[in-house]
Amino acid sequence: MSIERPKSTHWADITADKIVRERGPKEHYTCASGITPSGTVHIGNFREIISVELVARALAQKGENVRFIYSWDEYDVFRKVPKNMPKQELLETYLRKPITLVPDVLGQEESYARKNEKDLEDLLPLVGIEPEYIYQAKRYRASLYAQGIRTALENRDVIRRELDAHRTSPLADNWWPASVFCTACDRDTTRVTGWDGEWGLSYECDCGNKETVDLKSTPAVKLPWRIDWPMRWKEEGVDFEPAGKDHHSEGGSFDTAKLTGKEVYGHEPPVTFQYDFIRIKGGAGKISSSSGEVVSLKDVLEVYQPEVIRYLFAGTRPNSEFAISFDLDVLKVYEDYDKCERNYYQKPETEKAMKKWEKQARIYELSQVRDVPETMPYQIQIRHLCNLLQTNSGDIDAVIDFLGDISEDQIEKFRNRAECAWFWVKNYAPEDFRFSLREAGSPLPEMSDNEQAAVQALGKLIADTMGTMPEKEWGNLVYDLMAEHNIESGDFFTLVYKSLIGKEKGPRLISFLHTIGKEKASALLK
RNA sequence: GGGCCGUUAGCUCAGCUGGUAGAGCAACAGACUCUUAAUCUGUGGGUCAAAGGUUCGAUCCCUUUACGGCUCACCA
Repeated sequence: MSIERPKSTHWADITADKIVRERGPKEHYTCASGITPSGTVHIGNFREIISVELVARALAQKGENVRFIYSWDEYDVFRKVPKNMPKQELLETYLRKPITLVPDVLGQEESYARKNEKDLEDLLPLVGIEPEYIYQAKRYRASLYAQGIRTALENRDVIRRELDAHRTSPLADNWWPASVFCTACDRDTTRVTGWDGEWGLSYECDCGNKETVDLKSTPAVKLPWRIDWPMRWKEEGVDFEPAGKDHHSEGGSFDTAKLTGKEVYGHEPPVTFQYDFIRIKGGAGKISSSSGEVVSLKDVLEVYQPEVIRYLFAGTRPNSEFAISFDLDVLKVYEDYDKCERNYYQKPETEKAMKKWEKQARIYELSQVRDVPETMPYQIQIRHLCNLLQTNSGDIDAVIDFLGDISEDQIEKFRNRAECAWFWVKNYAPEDFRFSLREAGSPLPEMSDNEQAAVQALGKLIADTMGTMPEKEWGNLVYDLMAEHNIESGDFFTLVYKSLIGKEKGPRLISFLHTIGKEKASALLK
């Protein structure tokens, strides 16, 4: 008989349970996420998206209906030109306008905002994330939020009190809970000058423009963030939305939005949690924050398989900080993932082991882009793979042929891993780690006659016997050979490495020779 | 000033809806005629920051303290 699987204590499941408990039974639960595409969407922003996806998935797996929405807040002001963007001077001329009206400096998309959005939207399905996108600029500009804005205006004093509770200096007497993008110059350099108590809002702009707009038809009016947020909670019926630590302080935006949501919009604040920032480790040069470069999901996908990326996020509690590494830790991350994977396919037999198994198993399940594979994917030690790739100059098909035992349904993932490994070797691996086989025909290192004889003898030994016996046993023959030629092992290894890869050191020789393969290895040692 | 988070083996951390602590690396010992942070086996190592409280029982819950980090009080 099998041991029963204990109830999951994974944070995504705990949160899902909490949502059902606090929001009560519902036909469906709305999980929301969103950011302002004011620049390249970086991997820190990604934490929010994937956190919501994991909770949404946990809810769905409990049998609930889930609506997973993702808001692009591209009606926010373009406040600052990010350092990593081209055409800085051109972009500067669009400051204070909504980012949806800033052009894409690369000329690919309809706007700067759209370009940033699309860069992410195109990649999210690869990591199993497919939310329903909501484009806030479109909604605002179509006056879909007219009533929400009017409600804010009607509750001007309530909102003022809520906000003032945490401000150092109170809001000015002429403050209004709305901001306006001037219809003449598109900038938010405006002041609201009056409201007619219904749909008419008057403003004046630094550019000299003065007018009264109709909330029901104008694209110009927007709610400030702290009011915009609860208004949209109500609008979408949001049940769950996490936020970064910057929002989750007392007096922070979640705090005031909670109040406004309740008192002004009549919406109970959603279940939430705070997620921490993520750091970047390694990545010589390319990813230094001082250069203004940011690490995006694209950069991470070049080095990590989608399920490994998910593993990083699913395996870490949202409220703790962690680093995404591009240095040697990449290898460790892959090894950890593989271990988690092996664990999954090896069901435990005791209750105690089951408890431990469950924890890892749940992480494994949530790490999968889609369903858990029925049979365990092909496992290959990442270091070994790196070496194989290097001996084959990155030719993945050659590696697949060499291994020979990858089944048809395993090949796609293997290929992806190989691409990541090769990219990592080329771009991030330390110099010591890298090598390429010496070109056949290029000169051998200088050596004495005896040394040369020894190296050639090794070449012959490889051609004759390598692969016909266990690696270890065959290794002994190599040591015998050194003894015969009276050469110190250290010296001999150096010579062989020089002959093979033109370096003094390399991967452990015996297995390395097997990795290179009989033919190539013997050819290089002639 | 307020809030949040952290403080667990030398290091990096896991373990937390309570049942007298785990991993990896490092160290040490043994094996291996060998080398990338990359062989195998084994061993040692922690008053779970401190003090109180709740409990049959606390690393885990509550209170206080110390130290560290982040964040809000401008905008989003």
